[in-house]
Amino acid sequence: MRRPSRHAAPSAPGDTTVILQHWREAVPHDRLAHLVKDGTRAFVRALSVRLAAHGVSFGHWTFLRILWESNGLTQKALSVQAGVMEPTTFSAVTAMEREGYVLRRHVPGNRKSVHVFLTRRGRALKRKLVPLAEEVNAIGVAHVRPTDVAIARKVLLAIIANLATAEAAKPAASASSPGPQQPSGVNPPRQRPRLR
Amino acid sequence: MRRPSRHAAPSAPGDTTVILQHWREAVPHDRLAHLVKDGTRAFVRALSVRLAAHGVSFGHWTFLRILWESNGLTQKALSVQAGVMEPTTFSAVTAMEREGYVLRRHVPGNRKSVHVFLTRRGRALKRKLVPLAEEVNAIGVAHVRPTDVAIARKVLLAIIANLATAEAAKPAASASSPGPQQPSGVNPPRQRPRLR
DNA sequence: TGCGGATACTTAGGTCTCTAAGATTACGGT
DNA sequence: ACCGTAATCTTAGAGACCTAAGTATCCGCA
Repeated sequence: MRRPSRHAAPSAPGDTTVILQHWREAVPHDRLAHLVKDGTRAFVRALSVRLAAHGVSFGHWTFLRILWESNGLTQKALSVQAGVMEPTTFSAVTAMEREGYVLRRHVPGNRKSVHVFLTRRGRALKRKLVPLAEEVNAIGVAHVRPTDVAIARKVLLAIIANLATAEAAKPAASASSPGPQQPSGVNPPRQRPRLR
Repeated sequence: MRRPSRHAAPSAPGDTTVILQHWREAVPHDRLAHLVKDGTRAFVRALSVRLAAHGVSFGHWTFLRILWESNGLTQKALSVQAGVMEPTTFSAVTAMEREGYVLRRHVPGNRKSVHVFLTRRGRALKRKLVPLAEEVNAIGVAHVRPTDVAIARKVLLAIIANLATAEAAKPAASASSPGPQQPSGVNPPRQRPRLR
């Protein structure tokens, strides 16, 4: 369900190239957020087209990946693992159930929690889909020194931690003292799922 | 139109902390994509709450920021700058027009292109909003060595370039040879807006 | 034992983004 | 001058998130 080839547009004076250029130069401070965002888009897009070839949407991939590791989680646990809110998980699971990838079940002693189990079909996808993700990651970091990737990872982690801590500290403050941002791990960190 | 503070939940056995822990450890290769995605979420979330305090949605911020630099762009040009597709720009501009931040106008010689101009109100937001973005960026990279941030930036750029190039080359291929990924700048790079 | 707060799932509605496809307008070549 | 292709804006519909607000269930404590 994808067929990008349409008008070939002999115009395009170097679309991607030009914009890349723009990034390398006119990108002083700040902007980092946009760069990260575009990185996400690039990853998501690349994986999406590959998953689509197998009839899987990107949204489902996120949950399937978790279930392959820990089948039978509750929806709540799934949400936490995926770093999304319950309603997101709910609709994703509903859709995946409709497509026959998972099954909702209650365990005997508990009528509240809903556990999500992979079907044979859902389990079978792993073998086909995981390589796609690995390919995308490989393409992404091609020709980049592993040391640099490691640093980038560290920086991203720091960003996430810094922002999470700040959010936990002051739900909505303004300027002035940025203050030390060490992940104190003491403040009640809002019950948001956040990252994974 | 935002009010996060609700139940304080004294439970939370270290939500964020635990998950952060998870990231530092069980994150071998791959996963980078998820890390980037979570970084985006952190940034977007942090900025969103701050913008909301001024009645601006995150989606509008993206376009306002561009218009502050180059007022009067066409919707198409805006789309390219923002790195989104035309329909996205269209609805954002429509919404912003409704809120009195911008005005749609035709220039005399051209009845096709629609130019977007800031109103006084739209222009005035700059002074209030830009500091918020700077604050978020500052919080994000707090206690991170500038050298490392620079490297992270470089890596993200490489990822974006790599994936864009790969996408341009083979709209939908599968495994086998990853091949050299130098941004050749020769292939017709699909007419997708892509990054900014 | 029974009640009240916490927990987990749902429902409803909204934002941002995308693809596909329709309607206009611009423009280049014969 | 005209015609067809390309460019631009719009419309329509879908997916992945989110917050707010139910509803149902669990569980600790008096």
